[in-house]
Amino acid sequence: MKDSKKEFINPLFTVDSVLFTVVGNQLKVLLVKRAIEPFNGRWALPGGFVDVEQDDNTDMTAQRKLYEKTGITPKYLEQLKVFSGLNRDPRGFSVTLTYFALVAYEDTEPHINTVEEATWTEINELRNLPLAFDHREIIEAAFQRLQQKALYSMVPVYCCAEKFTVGQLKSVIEVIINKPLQRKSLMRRIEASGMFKEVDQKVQSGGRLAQLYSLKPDVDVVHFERNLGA
Amino acid sequence: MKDSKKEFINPLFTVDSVLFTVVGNQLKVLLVKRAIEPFNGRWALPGGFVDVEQDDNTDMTAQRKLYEKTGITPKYLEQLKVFSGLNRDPRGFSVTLTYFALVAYEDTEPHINTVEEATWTEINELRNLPLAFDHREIIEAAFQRLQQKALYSMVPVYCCAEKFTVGQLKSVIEVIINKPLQRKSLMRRIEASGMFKEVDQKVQSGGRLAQLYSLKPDVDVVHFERNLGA
DNA sequence: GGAATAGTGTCTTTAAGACAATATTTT
DNA sequence: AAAATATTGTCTTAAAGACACTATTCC
Repeated sequence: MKDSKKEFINPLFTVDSVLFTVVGNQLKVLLVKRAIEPFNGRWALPGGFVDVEQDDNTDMTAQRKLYEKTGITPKYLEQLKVFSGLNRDPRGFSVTLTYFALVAYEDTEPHINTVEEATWTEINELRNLPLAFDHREIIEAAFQRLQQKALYSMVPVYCCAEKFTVGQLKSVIEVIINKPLQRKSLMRRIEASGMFKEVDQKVQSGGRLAQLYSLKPDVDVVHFERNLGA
Repeated sequence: MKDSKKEFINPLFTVDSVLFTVVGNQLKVLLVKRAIEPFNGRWALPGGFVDVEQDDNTDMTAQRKLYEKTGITPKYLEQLKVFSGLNRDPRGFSVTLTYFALVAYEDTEPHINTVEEATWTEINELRNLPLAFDHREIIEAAFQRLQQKALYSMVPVYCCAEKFTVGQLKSVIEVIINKPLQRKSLMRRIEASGMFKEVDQKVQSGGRLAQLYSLKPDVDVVHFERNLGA
């Protein structure tokens, strides 16, 4: 074990998050403008270094960075993937742990779009924007994960408001997977998942009043055994 | 952005792998004996620090460490999850990127079990063994991932030899998911996946000769839209 | 009443489960 | 022939898709 003596260069380690939300019929990703080199002035994912004083673990780093840069506390957060290599950062070998997060647009409105350093970007507009590092690739990976999860789980509900209708959730899922969904299939899953309760309240929608639903407290996301829309 | 000036302690970053194989009707995990503090002498997952000189990325770190410690090059390797925190390593805040790997027992036999520092341990025997760090928890997460993947993909084939029969693959999957599997269902998936070709050769098995299959070159693992045995 | 959206009923479709029937090999 | 394992045939089942039908609201 000769290398147990060797002094290794500990690679640069950062945490970055891909925060999605759905607004109308658009899927949006949160970007912040970098204020330091490298890639000063470019759009990038919100993230940064772990602060051992404040963060119990990397999940907290992700949440803290999102909050510091945008005032947002996401409804849903999970690890995506580590990106690493010699060429992704000009300063040398680097490692980024990326997270994939969801939030309801209603929970963010006051903060974003008044700040010049943070903005919601529609997923298809990313093609034209030059991004820092390999952040385009990271967003692509997060998007694919989101699309997959939307087929076999209820995660998209975390892009909905506290109380939501079946129609609203249906619309959110359709924006994410980019194809139409059978309302009936969704209702069956809402029922089968057991994750939701009917709120004693209905809301107007242009036609018949719609039943409102909300998440039961402390439920885990249910995974189904089949994919939708396959 | 006051913290852009602050000097952060870059956390300890390591890479560890959970390498599985199937032998007979047992699922086994590869452990190595630690030769340094902390946890000197305890069983642990094979892993270590990134060597920026040698490793293009963390995947290569995982592979290199597995090879150095056991002579094994796994057939399948994918990122599992990052474990991080203040309390998992007595030296302070640490981050471990873990991988989940599969290999056919046939591809390893010469190396392991002659070396005193590496051993295959049956998954259920882990309960009694004291492991280093939070490695028990890591193995548990890897095991759950493996079980899930066995239900909707063909990954277990990477625990089979180069050429394998339906019966052999069936047995491997049954060991992993720990319940019986319909042979018919597996044959349908072998056909539907398009990942395999029939080898022009049959092999004896106690009864009728069994058709051998092998992976087509450069195929990706196919994911099905339903789970097995649910 | 008409338009619009919500929700239900029910038939079809798809892929897995169950298991019987057939095939091929060794002893 | 009997035992053992491989392979195929085919009926059943579970959950999604399709879509017509009913319900409720606003205008």
